[in-house]
Amino acid sequence: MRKELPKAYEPAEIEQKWNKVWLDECYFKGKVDRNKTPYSIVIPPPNVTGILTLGHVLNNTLQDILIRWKKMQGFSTCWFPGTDHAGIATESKVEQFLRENEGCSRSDLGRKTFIEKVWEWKAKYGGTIIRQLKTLGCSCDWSRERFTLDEGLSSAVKKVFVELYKKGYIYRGNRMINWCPVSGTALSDEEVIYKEVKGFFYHFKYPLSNGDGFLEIATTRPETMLGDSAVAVNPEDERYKHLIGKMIDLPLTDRKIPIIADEHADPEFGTGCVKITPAHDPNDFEVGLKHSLPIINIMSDDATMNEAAGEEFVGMDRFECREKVVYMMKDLGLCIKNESHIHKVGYSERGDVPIEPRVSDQWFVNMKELAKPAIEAVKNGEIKFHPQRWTKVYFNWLENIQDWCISRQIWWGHRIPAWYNDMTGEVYVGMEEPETEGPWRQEEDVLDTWFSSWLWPFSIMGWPEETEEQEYFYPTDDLVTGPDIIFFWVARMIMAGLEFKKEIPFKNVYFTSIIRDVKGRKLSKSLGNSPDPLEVIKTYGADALRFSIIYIAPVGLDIRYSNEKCELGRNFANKLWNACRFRQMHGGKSQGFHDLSGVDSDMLNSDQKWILARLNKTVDSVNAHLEKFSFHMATHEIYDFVWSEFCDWFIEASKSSIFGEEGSKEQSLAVLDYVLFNILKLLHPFMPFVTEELSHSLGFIGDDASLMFEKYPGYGNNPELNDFVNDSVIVEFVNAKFEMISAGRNLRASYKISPGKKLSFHIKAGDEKVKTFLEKEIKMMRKLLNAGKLTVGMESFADLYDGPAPSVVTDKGTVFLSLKGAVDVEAEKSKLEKQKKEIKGWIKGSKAKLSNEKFLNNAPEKVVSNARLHLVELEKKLKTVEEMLEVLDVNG
RNA sequence: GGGCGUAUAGCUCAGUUGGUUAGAGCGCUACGUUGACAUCGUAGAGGUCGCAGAUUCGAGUUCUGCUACGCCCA
Repeated sequence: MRKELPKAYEPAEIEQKWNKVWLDECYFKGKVDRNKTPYSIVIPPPNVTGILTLGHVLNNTLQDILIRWKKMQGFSTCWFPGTDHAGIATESKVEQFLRENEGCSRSDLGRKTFIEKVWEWKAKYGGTIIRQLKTLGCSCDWSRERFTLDEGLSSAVKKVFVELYKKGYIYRGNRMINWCPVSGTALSDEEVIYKEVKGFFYHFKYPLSNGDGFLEIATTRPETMLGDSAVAVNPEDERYKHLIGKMIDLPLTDRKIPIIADEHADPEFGTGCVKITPAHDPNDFEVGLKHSLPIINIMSDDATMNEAAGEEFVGMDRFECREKVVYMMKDLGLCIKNESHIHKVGYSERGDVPIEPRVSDQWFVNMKELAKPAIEAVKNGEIKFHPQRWTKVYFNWLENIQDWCISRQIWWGHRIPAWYNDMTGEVYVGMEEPETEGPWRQEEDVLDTWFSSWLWPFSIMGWPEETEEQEYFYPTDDLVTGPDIIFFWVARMIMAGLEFKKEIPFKNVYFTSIIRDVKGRKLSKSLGNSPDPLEVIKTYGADALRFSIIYIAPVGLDIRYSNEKCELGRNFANKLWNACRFRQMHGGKSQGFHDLSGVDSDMLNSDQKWILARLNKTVDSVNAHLEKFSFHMATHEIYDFVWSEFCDWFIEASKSSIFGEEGSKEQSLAVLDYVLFNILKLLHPFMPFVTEELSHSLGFIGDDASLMFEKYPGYGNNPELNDFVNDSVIVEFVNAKFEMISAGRNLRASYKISPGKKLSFHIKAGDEKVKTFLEKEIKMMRKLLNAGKLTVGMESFADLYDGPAPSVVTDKGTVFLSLKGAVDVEAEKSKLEKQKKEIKGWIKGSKAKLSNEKFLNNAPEKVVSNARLHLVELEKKLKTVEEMLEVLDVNG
């Protein structure tokens, strides 16, 4: 026999121990096995600079559950891990590091040296998040870990770029893009975050050149007026029709600009006149193109004003310039008013400053054709979203898709495989530098990180090479990710899969909840409300964190998280631990722990039949929930079964046989072992560490094996259960018995009798069948009621004994507590009166319903007959209560 | 402005295709260390299901409108 388990579960050492074993033994290795069905998942690659957040915990725990569950079901599983190079984020992080530690900037070092520094940095710090995922217990095939800048993945990126260029989908153009002045690069539309900010709506006078007065325009960005090329009015706007074609003297400049007619001017909004700044506003840019207006770029890369803004503004920051413009306009008497105004401003996701719309030369992907099959794949159900409602968001984006700006003015990333010949003006795009006569100059820009991530599901498997893995594991099965990257990543992966592999990349997408703090705020570093999962793991254990976060995750809603909520998981692990500890105290494992072999189904007592039936139900329901990605419900099922049924009732009920007071101890332990082992298997995907430890401690699993290779309960994996769970009445009767025990305890408590005192109970059975059943249960009931005496019969208490006896009426019988001389008659009477009133109320409602012709005619037969039965029950209960009141009157 | 989601116990949430008396965890109250577990046990209190209508024999559940909050897109 093994060493006795400690009293409380201490996860730290145990988790470390099993992690080492699992990794050393390469238990997570995904294998191409033609005899098995494949099941695969690719990890959403975390940023290589990242550290583990609760979002990662949730996301990766869910994937781990799926992988471990499928593995135990007999699939050949593979979870492909890796990280992405996170272009802008990593570059700025390393720049900051260099500034602080080596006192140099990236331009000091030059491109080549800087990139070397980033690789050095990556080698040193880049493995953090992967290590942390291992701590969480993630069963990724770590031998397949990939990085988006790996050689293979880079050649995939190049190949895709070249192919799309040849197809005419990729082009270089001078267009309006979102410029991040902090990172000094273009961004895609998706990287712009709109925030509501308080600002002002400035109303300015723009004087007409002919001296006939002013036009009033309103703007939230006065500084851009220095780049205005026109003022637009709506062609239908009667107020301004006569002014179309006239000129304006643009204040603060020496330019004259025209008044043009364009639908873009909304007569209802502001004054109906709108200034047009084609170089600094996407809408104005469109208007400018339409009317061939000059594009006057008044800002530099870093969003300071340039020469075009005018001498006195050169070098000023855009916000500084705004103040100066307003001040000067006031001075000129051209400022009418400024209203405070709440409006949405686009911010750079990385730089967290307002983006500056800007016209520049960039590379774009025309997404129109790529989007079509991606829409179709979700529409026809080839790919399913969970929850399904996200498909609307998906369709909406794809149906209105814009060109994707993929070039970035940074160094860390896949350098665009395009070369310019400055002599001839030629552009060459290809896998390698052109061999023809140069000089060729490679494009300086790199690609958006997502331009490599969108290939992840197949580049990670070796594409563009042909590999065994791709053939076997592609398409993957499920993708688990956050809805915040539905456009960035999910939609683009679907497009890429269909375009380059001619096959969807995954069959199901499960969108996780977003984690918030207890007050409902988003977790963020700046708010300081972002718990460190590693600290949580240290305090509560990885199992506890995993279990808790899924247990509290509502379906399709945000999670309100706090560290204390992990107590739930920790307590649950401890509960399970102690159930096993109890078991371990009573000898070695039973022969039938695996399949109940050696146990005769006819010999089982009612509680044993009951727990096996309950187990069977739980097993079915857990599997069904997992099929539907209903993780939260699956954890609730297991939790309730283990705690409320197995521990609270079954273990307690089996004590009389285990302590040798009645029945067969061996049989009791065999059933206990069987259920326990099934619990451990059932729970393993959710809490891998404690279940692995316990199944070894109890001897269910050998030293050189792992619980993860056992068959998951359910789906015909437990044929033995069929012989034991065919007694449908037994569950009902055992439930009724437990209800009576609760009723008896309730009586004890309400009369404030200490739990230690032995009492006498009598149960009046509802009918002969119940009586026959209960007579066999007397011993165990006495134990759970701590009763000295317990009798069962068809007679009421007063027919057999003297003295007052308070009672509780349950569905299948009435429980009496004998209280000679100690009962508070008045209290008991008022309690019964209250109950009587309640029952009468229900009877009244029930009768009303049953005398309603329409109900009888319209309701289904079964509902009507149930209602009748229910009325009979109620009347029976009422009669019992009335009888007891009578008895009290006599005795009182 | 368009779309999506949510509103049930003090808090966080369940509640199947409408059908007995709306559930759980946490918290709270009382009692209790009886031979796995105080990270525990036993029992208890606590809800006009956001508001107003409609459909129906019957609505927490379906429909319409409204209010509040959250998210996405423009």
